[in-house]
Amino acid sequence: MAKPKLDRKTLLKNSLSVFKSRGYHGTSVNDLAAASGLLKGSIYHYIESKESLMLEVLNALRDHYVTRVFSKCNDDNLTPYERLQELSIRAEEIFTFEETGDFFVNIGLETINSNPSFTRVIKDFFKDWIGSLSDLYRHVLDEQDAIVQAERVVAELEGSVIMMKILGDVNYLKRSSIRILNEFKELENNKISKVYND
Amino acid sequence: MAKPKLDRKTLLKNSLSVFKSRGYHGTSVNDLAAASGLLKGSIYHYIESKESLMLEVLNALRDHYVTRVFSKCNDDNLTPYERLQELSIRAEEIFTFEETGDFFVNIGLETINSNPSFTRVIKDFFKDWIGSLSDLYRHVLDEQDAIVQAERVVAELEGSVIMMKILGDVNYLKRSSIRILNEFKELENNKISKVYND
DNA sequence: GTGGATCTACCAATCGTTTGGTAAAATTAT
DNA sequence: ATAATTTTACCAAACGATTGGTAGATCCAC
Repeated sequence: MAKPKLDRKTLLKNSLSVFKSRGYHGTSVNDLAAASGLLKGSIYHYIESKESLMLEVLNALRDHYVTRVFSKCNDDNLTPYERLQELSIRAEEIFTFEETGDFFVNIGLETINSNPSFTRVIKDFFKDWIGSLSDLYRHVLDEQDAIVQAERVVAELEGSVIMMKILGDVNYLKRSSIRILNEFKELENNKISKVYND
Repeated sequence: MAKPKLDRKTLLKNSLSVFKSRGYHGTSVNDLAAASGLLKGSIYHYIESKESLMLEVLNALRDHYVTRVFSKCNDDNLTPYERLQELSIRAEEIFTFEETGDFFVNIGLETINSNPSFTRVIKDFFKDWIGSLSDLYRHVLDEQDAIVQAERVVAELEGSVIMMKILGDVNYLKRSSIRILNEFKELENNKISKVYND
């Protein structure tokens, strides 16, 4: 008989999908097991606890973003603007199709007062994101301003995604992306004109 | 004998405080009762269900914002800029001290797939907010742009509050407020110069 | 037949909710 | 004013359902 063994990656993917739509407290171990075609008791063959599973999901997702998305910020084959463009395209996919971009915010807000171990990973995720972005903005701003700008951009994107989700309007994110890209171009031009004036 | 009757307003206030720190699914009826000095069963003397209580809390909070905060947008005793300033001051109090500003987002995200009745109130709250703000921006922008701008401002503020909460950095909101106020001033100046150029 | 994978059956705890009952307060009748 | 009655406010206990988690039996591939 066919034995489609359940590998870790699939387990985490299935679990993410459930956590995403039901939140942490709203998800039962039964739900998690069913998502991987198991009965409740069986999933404990793979995991130690519901909490440790969520932690692993969060860490895997963070790792995915760092290596697959944020790393674009340091791709030397592209100009800074092109990197931001790449990031923007990936972000739109992530937020609108995969819908994992707001996962950190959802879980972060839901468990901030009850589960500090989650909060730690989530904090690090946002620090990664802001760090990568501020590297980019260093090309057009000084260090301090670059950080502030990166923080602002992350806040605006997250805010847009949330409003998009709650109000059901898909245009929020698109408009934010365009604005952020235009702003970067403007900063680039300002810098060039400043150089010429010096 | 003393009889400190529990009035509705106090009940809702106590319940809000619990829901705020534990979320909807994370809050038990026991928690809610205890917050008002009752045992679990006794709270059903006042409420029909946990769900109806949350709904009442959401509606009361929305009403509070509409009448006490958003109404500033139409205060004819103030200039448009002063109204935005008033709003900004109130918003900062609300988000940093009362911490009720992100309540709608928290509950909205947590229950969007499980409780449409909550989502309806939360949607209306944001529509109220955006509506009031776009009235203000109508002074310096045409109708369509005013709405887009209002949506953007709400998204940016919400994003800032969330980042503030997760990263524990209180400067986010302050910087956003300043930026939004400056931007309004700029829009005002642009409009004036445009009038002069016509 | 050995070992991993999965099921069934179960645990104690907690969930939201209902119940039966009680003491005090408010209302009504005298 | 007082007694009888009803209403209010609450408690302790228990409801059935569900929670996260465990243990032993069973299945299946090698």
